[in-house]
Amino acid sequence: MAYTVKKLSELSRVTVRTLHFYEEAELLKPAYYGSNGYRYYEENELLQLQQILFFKELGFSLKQIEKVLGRSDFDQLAALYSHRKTLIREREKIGQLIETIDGTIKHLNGK
Amino acid sequence: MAYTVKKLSELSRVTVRTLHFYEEAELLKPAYYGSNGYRYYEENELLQLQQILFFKELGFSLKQIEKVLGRSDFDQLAALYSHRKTLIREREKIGQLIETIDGTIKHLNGK
DNA sequence: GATACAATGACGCGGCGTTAAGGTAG
DNA sequence: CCTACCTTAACGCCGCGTCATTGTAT
Repeated sequence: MAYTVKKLSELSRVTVRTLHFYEEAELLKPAYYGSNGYRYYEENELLQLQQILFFKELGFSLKQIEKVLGRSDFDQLAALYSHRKTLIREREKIGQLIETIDGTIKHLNGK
Repeated sequence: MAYTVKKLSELSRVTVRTLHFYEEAELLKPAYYGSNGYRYYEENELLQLQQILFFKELGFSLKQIEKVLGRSDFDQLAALYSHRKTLIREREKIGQLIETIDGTIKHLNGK
């Protein structure tokens, strides 16, 4: 069962444009092309797309995703650990920003 | 005492390109232009630039900064409160991502 | 023939970095 | 004359959204 772009976009809740873009970014290519030039995707591609979207939701860049796709569980684990560290740092930074804001608010209120 | 772009960029630790860009973005214009076309900034502009950089560090977009610049303390306070909320939400979201990652890590390790 | 779908192409956003090509200051 | 500075112009990055134009399926 082959999916057209529209079908796949509905199944995965991304836009057709995104599928085009992922193809051009070498992230996800159709299973084959029809004689009319139409893209057709199959089960494999759907699964791969879901992996892509999973990593994307975690905040991985498309370039990073390209690197981990199809890698071993071990490699993916390493990437997840590394990304976890990044997220922790981001969270800490946001915390500091909030503190700075709180300080500024106090300051402005004191005037 | 007028500052050239280079001088101002050194004082404020931004690049010359950034100053050009801020001018074109209507965020910070030179005090005046020399007959040679050179930009010259004065104390006022340095202060304004520092305000810009302060808000930028907090994560405000340039568009938002444009809106709050030169506003009353009251308006700036409101913007700060609002931005604080945004940051809190971002921090919470990152927390969730970390939890998702932890779950995935456990899952992969269980295999 | 209408309608929904397909394709490619290209500009736009944010916030600049990074050449490039040329004028000016000292 | 050298060097460090100045200018404007324009493309590049990221992840698509958003037309626009044209072809195909039913």
